[in-house]
Amino acid sequence: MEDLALPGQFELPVDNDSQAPSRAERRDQQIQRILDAAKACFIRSGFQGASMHQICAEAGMSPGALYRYFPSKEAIIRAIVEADRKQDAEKFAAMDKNPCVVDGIVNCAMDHIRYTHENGNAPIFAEIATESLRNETIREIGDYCMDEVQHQFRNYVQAALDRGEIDPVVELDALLPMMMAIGQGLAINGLPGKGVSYDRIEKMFRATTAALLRPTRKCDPAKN
Amino acid sequence: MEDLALPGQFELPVDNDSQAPSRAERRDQQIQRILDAAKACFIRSGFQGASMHQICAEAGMSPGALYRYFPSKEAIIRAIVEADRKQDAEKFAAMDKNPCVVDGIVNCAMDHIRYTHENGNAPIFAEIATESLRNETIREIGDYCMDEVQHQFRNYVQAALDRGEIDPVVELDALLPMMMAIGQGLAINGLPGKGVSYDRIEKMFRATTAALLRPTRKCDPAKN
DNA sequence: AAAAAGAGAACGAACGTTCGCTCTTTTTAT
DNA sequence: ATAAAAAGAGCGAACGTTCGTTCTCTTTTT
Repeated sequence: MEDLALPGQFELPVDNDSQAPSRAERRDQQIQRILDAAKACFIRSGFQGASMHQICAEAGMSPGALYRYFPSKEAIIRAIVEADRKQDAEKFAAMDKNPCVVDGIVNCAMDHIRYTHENGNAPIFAEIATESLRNETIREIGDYCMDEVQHQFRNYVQAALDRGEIDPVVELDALLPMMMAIGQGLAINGLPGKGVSYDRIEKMFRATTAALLRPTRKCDPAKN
Repeated sequence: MEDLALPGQFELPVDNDSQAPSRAERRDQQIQRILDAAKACFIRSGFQGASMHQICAEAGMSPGALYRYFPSKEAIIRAIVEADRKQDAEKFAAMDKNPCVVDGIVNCAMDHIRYTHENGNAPIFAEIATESLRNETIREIGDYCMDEVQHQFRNYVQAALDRGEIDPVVELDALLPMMMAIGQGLAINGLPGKGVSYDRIEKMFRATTAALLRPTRKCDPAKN
């Protein structure tokens, strides 16, 4: 008879350097635990396919306990989508540190591709994109955060355009959605999983980006 | 009391030019009717979200009747995926009629994008891509048909390469998955729905394709 | 002692599927 | 040609299961 769950508070690993976690701290930990469990289930079975009982089991928690933290399945999905998109947005925040647009975009995108692939995040990404097409609530959250990324992109590209560094094939209003779409295709498809190496992906992505932005001069002769 | 369904055979619209449809013909019609209904439901709610009762209602058919044609929901999904992918494959069959690789690819892709958008097919496309990441049966069907498209692509591009018409940035083993991924991103994202006109999409897609394939000479001065 | 956290049985609804039945069409026997 | 039999098509109630969620009760923390 192994590991039968007893009532009462679940025992979390003890952090020796600090005292017992406060009420609020513990709450945050539990919320995170639920979100991690839910994410794992959603990756395995999708938003609709994963059941609350499965999420409870994965989190090592009873339904009664879980429902003290989230009022519904929808709320969990919303939280996951929001967290995931926020994380994406942060990934692209460092972009405009790079003085060369093409490099800035390529480096950030490659970081994102690497991260997504190594963490098995592609299914969640795909799930959000698909669910956005039919669930308005999800679409709103997704779009809100996606717009954030697109705005960062836009400002960054617009600045380069103002500086005369690039001569894009079309106006930015058409160009940015195109680049987002390409990025989405790459994220979902998981090229690294199909045996395409990162430096091949980078090479192609750089060529693609350059073709769309058409840089008018080299930024840094040291780079390629 | 309107239109209450009576037992027995459902009345289909009569084709005046011919006699009553044979047993087999009628069966095919009913199967098609179910597939159409299922597709509509799947677009609305996804594979997992759509219920058999909904599909029955959409098809104007009772569960008992429907189950004479398909043994399970999975079987319907399989049939839909197969039909959709087959249709995609056919769309790209005309590609190699075009002597200029870039034109051939761009034209076919644009036809496909137009078709997908105008028929509201993007959600099904996205659903298949997402479901492929976790459902092995779906993945097998999807990959099988996707490989067909990729093979057509590969032969077409390889021929151009042999003729010395292009000088791709990377080997075809890396290039083709990249192009498929880009295509998938475009199909799912539905750029036309975001206000990007077809000729802007074509311009960008042409630039992208050219950047990856790097044609060594113009095919036809009349075009471009 | 009060409040918060958790367990786990239980709820009604909805799921995919099956069943028994009626009606229609086709095949077979006369 | 006609009647009987068989097979096919369809309906809709009902099946057992699982779903998301709630409820009651116990244990732990404040």
